[in-house]
Amino acid sequence: MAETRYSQIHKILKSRIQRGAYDVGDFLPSEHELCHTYSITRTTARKALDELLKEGFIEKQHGKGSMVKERRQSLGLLTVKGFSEAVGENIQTTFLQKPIITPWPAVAELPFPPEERELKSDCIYFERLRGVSGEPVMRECNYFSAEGLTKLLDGEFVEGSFFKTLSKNFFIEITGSEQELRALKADKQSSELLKVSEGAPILRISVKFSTSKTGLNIYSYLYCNTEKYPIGNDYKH
Amino acid sequence: MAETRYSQIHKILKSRIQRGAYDVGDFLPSEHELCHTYSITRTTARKALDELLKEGFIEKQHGKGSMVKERRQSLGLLTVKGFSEAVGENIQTTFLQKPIITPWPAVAELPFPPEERELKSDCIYFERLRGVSGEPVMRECNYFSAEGLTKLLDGEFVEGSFFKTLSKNFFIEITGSEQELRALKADKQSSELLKVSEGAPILRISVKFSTSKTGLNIYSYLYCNTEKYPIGNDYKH
DNA sequence: TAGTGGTCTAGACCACGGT
DNA sequence: CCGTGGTCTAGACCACTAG
Repeated sequence: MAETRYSQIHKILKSRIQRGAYDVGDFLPSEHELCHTYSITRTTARKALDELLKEGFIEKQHGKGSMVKERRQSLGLLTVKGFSEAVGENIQTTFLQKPIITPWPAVAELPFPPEERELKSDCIYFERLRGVSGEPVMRECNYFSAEGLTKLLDGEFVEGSFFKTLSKNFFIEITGSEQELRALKADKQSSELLKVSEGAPILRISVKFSTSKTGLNIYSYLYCNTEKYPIGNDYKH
Repeated sequence: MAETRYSQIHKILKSRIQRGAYDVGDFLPSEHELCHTYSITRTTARKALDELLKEGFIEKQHGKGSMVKERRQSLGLLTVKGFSEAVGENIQTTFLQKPIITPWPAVAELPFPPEERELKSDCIYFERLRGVSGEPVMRECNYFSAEGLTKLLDGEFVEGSFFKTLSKNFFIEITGSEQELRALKADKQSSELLKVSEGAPILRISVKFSTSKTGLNIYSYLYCNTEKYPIGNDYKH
């Protein structure tokens, strides 16, 4: 089962982008250039680029070229409105718990049941509080298997982003997500952290992110105060 | 600005599917067949089919052909868990308000501000209550411009589905959606309908569906009791 | 005007599914 | 075995962007 030519080219270009060989805004080699570099035809080159396009690594511009763009972080994901708009402006993220190794919590305490394979390693846990304009709006609890990821315990996150860190330092991409939404009454802990009264309605998003690394899923609870900042999501065909 | 050949073929096939010329499970003409029917090459035929694939009208099977499949109803949309699994089993849908023509409500009462053009016609409104196993779980309020859609006031919905009705009777497809989530305390009306205590946390999903008909968007509020049935959403790369 | 991506032709060979 | 979709070649012309 030979790998197809276009997926070889696709992998080459993708890993270059991930390694930072191109900055955001840079242009990839033109289609014609790819053709003669790799001795392929434009059909094949375009197919490879199409894959990158679908994955959100590039953006094509007629007459100009294929531009590397900011990797979309949320794949059909829900994001706090204002987090995207006000990016880098009024957003604060603070660690309530820096990444630590712990035994896995009971399955009932997790957003989704982990797979057996994941339970063989210990669990890495971290917790963050995200705020807009000084007001806390989201508490985020993350669980995942420590296998091969213990380096995460030391360093800082790339640009403050967990997903960017996975991509740039470990070459792991998010490949999908499964979510579950519930409206809950705030318990004591969440009400204190999100500064709402106990019993106030909050939104809990349970997420299971699947990744390109087999045996690695990220399990997260997101507790959101949606009073001022609702959670938003766009979908275009 | 001539239309591309592949998008012509794409339109032809799409309208045939929508008109019901093929049943779900039927196969479209093979790629080679399309080639000689329309005097095109396989590149062009495949491009047309690729569009149908992206839109979810067909499913390709290596060695067999392109099969017409059940049109996916929710585009990146959130659906009640159990609505998909238990489809046709324990689901009940009842009209609280059959489609009627009304003046547009105040903008503040709508999920998203309508466009000016839409306000020129009256508004069609309908409201449904959806339940699982006899328990109400979701109240759904829908608003949209009546322009060209007054026939909706008479007939039944195709298979009980509003979107299927739009597609089969009006050839209108949903092309995207914008959503906003909030956790709210149930007001009197919703608490009675969803059979929860007043003040209980409920999830409100505000949606704006864009469609293939210019000047038509569907605005909806979904009030969900997530106690037993959370709202779920999968996303695969 | 030169270079880019978008569309399209006219073939070819392969892998898969069913007879 | 034959017909299907998946991949790929080697070209061509067009529309868009920018110097």
